[in-house]
Amino acid sequence: MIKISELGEKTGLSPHTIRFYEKHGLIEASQRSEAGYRFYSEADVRRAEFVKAARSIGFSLDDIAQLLSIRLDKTSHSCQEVTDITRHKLDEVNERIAELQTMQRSLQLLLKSCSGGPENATHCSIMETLEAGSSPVTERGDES
Amino acid sequence: MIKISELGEKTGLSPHTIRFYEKHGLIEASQRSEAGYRFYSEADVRRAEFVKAARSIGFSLDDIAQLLSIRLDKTSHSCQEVTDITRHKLDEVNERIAELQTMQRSLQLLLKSCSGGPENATHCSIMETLEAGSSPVTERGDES
DNA sequence: CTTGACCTTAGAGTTAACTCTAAGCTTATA
DNA sequence: TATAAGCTTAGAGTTAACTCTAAGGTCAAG
Repeated sequence: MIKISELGEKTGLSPHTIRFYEKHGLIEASQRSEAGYRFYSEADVRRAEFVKAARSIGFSLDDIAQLLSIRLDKTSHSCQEVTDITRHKLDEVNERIAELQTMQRSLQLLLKSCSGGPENATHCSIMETLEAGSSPVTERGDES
Repeated sequence: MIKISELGEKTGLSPHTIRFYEKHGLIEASQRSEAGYRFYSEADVRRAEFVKAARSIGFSLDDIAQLLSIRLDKTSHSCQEVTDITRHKLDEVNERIAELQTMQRSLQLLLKSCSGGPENATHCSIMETLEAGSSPVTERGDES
């Protein structure tokens, strides 16, 4: 049985974060000392490591709560439930990447159009594009 | 001179958002009626459109505040200041894309490894990977 | 027995960009 | 003149995942 700071060292989570996860139902200490100190078993450590691994892949705490409930009783959950959660997360990630790539293209076009030199900004083409009220990417070309 | 809802229609911003931007110094009504109603001039509209354009490219409100102060006196700011802001934003976007692509690869690997079928999750390879406490991407291969 | 490191709790603060609410005033229309 | 639509303000709520604070209890070492 180890204390919260040791669990923190093993998992790379801070004691604060561990307590925060506990409040959200992700991690629990299987024992408490008389004084109320949390004590974690090997199984608790594995659960915490699971949470950490899922978190660092990008799953939300809600996703992880679902994965943990599957983990607790694998025989009554299907592989498909797990892939559904994973695929849903991948969809979110793909969508966000697409948004960011639109920004990326806009920003690259802005930079390409502008000298970036020390002359004053009176004729700065970035400013001009923004003044025109149009994004450099969505300006034109939305129709095939 | 137009009222806030009309400015909203012209720019695609809600009146709420326009007031919010005002509180943050981005937009101002050049006049108020006796009753305190905001009235916007053509120049105000152009400024609001500038904000909207910058926002939809992905600039933060802080970035936009900087761009607006350049816009107000272009002769005392250089092109380079504008490109610096833009490049900095592009760096952020690139960094975020890279993070998301790492998640994307992890999630794709998880999905590839798993049947996703209706059988129970006892031997689900996604669960196994997470149990192992390692991300499928950073597992190995960080050293050339 | 004191010092210092560590633990406890409840609850507040952080970040960004909105978004909404409440309570009341104004204005245009029927 | 009544009604509805729209405007005002200050301020609270939303989201996610922490992160920190305050005030105090515990424990091992010297």
